[in-house]
Amino acid sequence: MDQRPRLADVAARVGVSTASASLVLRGAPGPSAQTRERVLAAAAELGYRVDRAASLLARRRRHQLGVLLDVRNPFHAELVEEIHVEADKVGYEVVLATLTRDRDERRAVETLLDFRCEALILLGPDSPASFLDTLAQQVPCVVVGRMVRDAAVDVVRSSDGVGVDAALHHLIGLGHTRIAFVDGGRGAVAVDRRRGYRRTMQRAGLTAQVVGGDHTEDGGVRAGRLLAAAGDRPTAVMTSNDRLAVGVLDAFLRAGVSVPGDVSVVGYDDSVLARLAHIDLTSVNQDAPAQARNAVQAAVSRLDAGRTARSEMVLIPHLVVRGSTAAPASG
Amino acid sequence: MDQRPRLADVAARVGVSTASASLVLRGAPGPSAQTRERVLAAAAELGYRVDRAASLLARRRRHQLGVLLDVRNPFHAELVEEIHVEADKVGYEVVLATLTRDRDERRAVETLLDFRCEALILLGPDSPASFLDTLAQQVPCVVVGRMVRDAAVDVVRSSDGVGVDAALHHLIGLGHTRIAFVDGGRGAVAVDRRRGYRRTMQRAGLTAQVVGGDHTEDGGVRAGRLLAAAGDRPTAVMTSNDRLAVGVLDAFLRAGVSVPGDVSVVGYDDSVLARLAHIDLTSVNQDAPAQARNAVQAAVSRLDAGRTARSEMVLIPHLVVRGSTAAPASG
DNA sequence: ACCTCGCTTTAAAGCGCTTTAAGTCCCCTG
DNA sequence: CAGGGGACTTAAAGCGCTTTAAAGCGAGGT
Repeated sequence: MDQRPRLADVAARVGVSTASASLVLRGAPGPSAQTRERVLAAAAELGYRVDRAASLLARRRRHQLGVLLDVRNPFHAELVEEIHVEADKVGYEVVLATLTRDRDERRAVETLLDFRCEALILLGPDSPASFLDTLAQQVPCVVVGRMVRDAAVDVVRSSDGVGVDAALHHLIGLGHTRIAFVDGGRGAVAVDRRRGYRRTMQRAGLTAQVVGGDHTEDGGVRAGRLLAAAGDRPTAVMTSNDRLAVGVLDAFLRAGVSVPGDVSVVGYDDSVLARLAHIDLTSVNQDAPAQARNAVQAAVSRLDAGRTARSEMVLIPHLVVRGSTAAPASG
Repeated sequence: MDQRPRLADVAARVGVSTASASLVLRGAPGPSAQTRERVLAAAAELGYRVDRAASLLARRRRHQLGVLLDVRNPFHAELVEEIHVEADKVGYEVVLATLTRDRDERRAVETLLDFRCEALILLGPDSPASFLDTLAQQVPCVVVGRMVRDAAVDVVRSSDGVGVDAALHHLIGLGHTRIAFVDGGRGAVAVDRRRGYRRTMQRAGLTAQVVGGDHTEDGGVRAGRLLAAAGDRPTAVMTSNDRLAVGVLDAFLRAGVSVPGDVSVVGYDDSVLARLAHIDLTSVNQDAPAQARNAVQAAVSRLDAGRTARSEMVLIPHLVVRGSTAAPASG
């Protein structure tokens, strides 16, 4: 297995300098059409590919965006996909770093910094604001999907208040008045959604009923059992996320509570789960593609347009109505 | 935002050469305890971190393993996690490249090659053997989870035949004789499992009954409906993967078929799904950690131990018995 | 014939780090 | 006290590419 060809090999084969070859291969202006053609041909023949490490080193700018994600999170998967696409468009590469059992956020971020990423996009980070703030001193950071106060990071998220509100108004519009909420626990996101639920219910003059939960299927199953057995069962249930909703649906099914016949159920996230035919869950869509695009834009506007002011972008989510909601049984 | 400190800055602050500083920072032998201490202190003060691109370039060896994955696949997530851990142990870094809407396997692999990864680990690649073979000429490749004939790649996978066999013998041991199989479609993996089912059934002197499917929940739901409505319903169902099993369970639940009371169900993969309390599915575990470790070992043994012979490692899966299987109702 | 002016091409200087061969010291032998 | 070692340290040569300043080179102008 001989060494991979170097730029010098391509240049030598054509009989030009490496400078010219480099120019051609990057599509930079300068070289004549003839030179261009011959260099390209030689590169193709040799199967030449530029060495990324060397290229990055020589370039003043790195044109790399670091993305911190949890590879086990399906929502992150969607985001990564769009980030890739968008970064491509604006001429940036993407470097991925995932959390693992013994690589926490700090460590993963360090990997990204070692690659000298010019900016970081952090998907739903759990780190405290203080850490994010310190990090932001070193490199532009964009936090996606989480509210962050008191840190110099840019934020792209969607408004949980609006999302919950839309879902509740859908239910209220169908005629529901006894609408329970299955909670998502202590995380920043869960708190926001619960607060939104309480506010909308109060404004609508309805009584709030919050059932404990934790953003997992099992939490939903527990809440579902509780609700199914309750004396004056609510006619509709809104959950803090889709996984909870799936658990609730499962518990209802086993308890013989029909959905949406006896009870309507609404989820949050419009995840792949919600779209499955046999789940067919009405849910709030956060528009992952838009969040991803905006995150990349935020990073790039700092890097290329010299923006320095902090930016917070709050997207408006929308409700996707499916088969798990209907008007309450009359009487 | 001033430039990040360079090795030269650290060295200058201590008053030693960059050579010494470099040695210290990599823990290489040579520098005295005193030098070591002072360099480390200076590096800490300056918040110095080595530039990966520069380091890679200067090093003869890159010590990087490229991993091709699909970020949407939960099984890949598990593998990536373990690969990271194992690579760490043997002194390799991991570079991730994921498939996205418009980045196919070929393109993702090119990214990895641009990073000059010394070896590639491909998680369940769909590319034809010819492509894998060509690729393997350029760089050591390890394919995980898929059988590959006629390509110079190393393979790490688990034996589907043994897995299916174990699951069926568990059912037969419980007293089942009418055991249906929900198929996974045309992929290499699905074919293997179906074949295993047919063989074991035949050897056991039982009649095979294969229901079409496609490795998705929806496929499982369709198969489940069919089975629930069948005249002489089987007393047990084995599925080609967990997602199918989940669909089957759902359909059974809706049709009033109790599991494991009326029918036992077995899945394949022992995914996170199977472990959920309300699903509690008996399933075949493929030991992802072991596959990951072996994949890394295979790569490293080529790189560091000079192995050149092709290697194929077939792991023995084991059955995890949970609540979805029981003896058939007597009579 | 001499200049100036574009268009191309290129020599050479890095990018930030690793590595190797060549020192430098200092202490110990003989 | 010369010579030999051992323990450290460092100058310098890259790694493979980008980039910049300057050199070439015809063509057109005077």
